[in-house]
Amino acid sequence: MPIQKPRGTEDILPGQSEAWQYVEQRVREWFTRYRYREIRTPLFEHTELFQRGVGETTDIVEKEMYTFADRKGRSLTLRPEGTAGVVRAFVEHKLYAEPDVVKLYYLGPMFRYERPQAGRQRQFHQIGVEAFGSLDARLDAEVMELAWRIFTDLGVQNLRLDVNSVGCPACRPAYRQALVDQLAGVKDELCPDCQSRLLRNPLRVLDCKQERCKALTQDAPTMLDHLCDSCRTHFSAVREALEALGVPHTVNPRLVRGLDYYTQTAFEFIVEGEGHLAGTICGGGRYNGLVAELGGPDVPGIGFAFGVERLLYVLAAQGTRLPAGGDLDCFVIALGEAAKNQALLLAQRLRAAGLSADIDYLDRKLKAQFKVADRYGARFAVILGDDELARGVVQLKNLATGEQDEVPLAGVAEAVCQRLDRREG
RNA sequence: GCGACUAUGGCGAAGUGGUUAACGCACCGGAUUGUGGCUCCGGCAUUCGUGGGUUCGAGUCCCACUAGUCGCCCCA
Repeated sequence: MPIQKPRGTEDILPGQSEAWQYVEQRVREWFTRYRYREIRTPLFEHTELFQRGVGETTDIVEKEMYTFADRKGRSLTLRPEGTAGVVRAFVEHKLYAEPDVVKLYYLGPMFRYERPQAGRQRQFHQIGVEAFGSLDARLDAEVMELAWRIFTDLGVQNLRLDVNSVGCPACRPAYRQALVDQLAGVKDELCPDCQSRLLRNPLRVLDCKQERCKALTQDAPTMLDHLCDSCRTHFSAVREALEALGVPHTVNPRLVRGLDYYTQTAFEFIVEGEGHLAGTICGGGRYNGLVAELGGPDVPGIGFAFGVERLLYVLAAQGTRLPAGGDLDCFVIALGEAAKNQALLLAQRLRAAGLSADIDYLDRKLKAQFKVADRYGARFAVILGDDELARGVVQLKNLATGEQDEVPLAGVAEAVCQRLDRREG
């Protein structure tokens, strides 16, 4: 048995990689327009960073981290998410030194030790942004608008934006207690999962999909009713700014995010639909205490991250066509030794002129070379046989229209460029 | 981490204990001289995820492992 890829990993093969490149190129363009700049942080960090940054009691830290000891016995962990590393770098390099809002984006692989399923791998890819240094609700709204812009640009259908406020250290504890008190009365009627949630993370009970639990929590208090003044003011300002930006959204008081560091604004982009078509593709929110928690000054932050696999999955399921690549400008068909030598040189010149070109290396017959040209999606076939070689010309055939004419060997690149209405270069 | 199902050539897929493992697609070659399609002909798995067991005999039964899929937990 040959060695196989590790469980939960994926090879992104030609045909698929083009879609990835397309998505990456589009998001980079949008990020740049909003003045986000790329940051590339290590794929592994000290384990402690995630324990402190993501939260000791989160599932990620408790059971999903790829943790290992290096040769000197240091505990390192493959990053399970992007924010902690970015915040660490932000603090370590004192990017807060300038009195500016710092806008950063990242993209790359993340690692979580989980049972693989559709849309869930052990190595997966996230693209995200983090904006540091402002409490302005307009920034919250702009961050969401940016994500909205990207998803609509890429053609995601049936997209919904849910927003909520999860409060802050000033108001959340009291709410949390109120919720626990309320639910204590019906504890025995909740599903087993919710009974354990009640102890670990009571807010999550509100997010249960069980009908019974939904009913029992129907009139449970919501965070929104318990926000302190500053959180309430902030939340309404966020909604106003979203309205002003024309971003459709739904206030979902039951929206809870899994990571500990969120304060105030929390949001999710959800694709509505049946079965696998549905689900959260992007989550984000504000984390005003995280920078300080990780040893930096008291600088607020807000960001989002989305999974590339899930995004591509949704787009594919919705029938959105993304580039699959494989196009070729010219395929040089050569017959005979001398012509094959010349074909190699001709391909070199075509490429130098900015065209993509390939030749046959398998000594195929003329007919077979034509078939190959078709399979490669070549726009032009350049035919070079003994006769052409002797006369210093080639047959240039447009494979889409079938038109064929003779052009001088020296002018092939120019002729192709002209026909493609493309500048030589 | 728990539960269920699945695993045959590059892909899809028959085969449900008995000698040489259907078929379709793709691919390669040919149907007399240098033009892509179609048609026709030919080729293409000493082998059925891996290892072990039962049996006179296993792709077909059993066990383990690995991997995939689905559900749960959680999440991207």
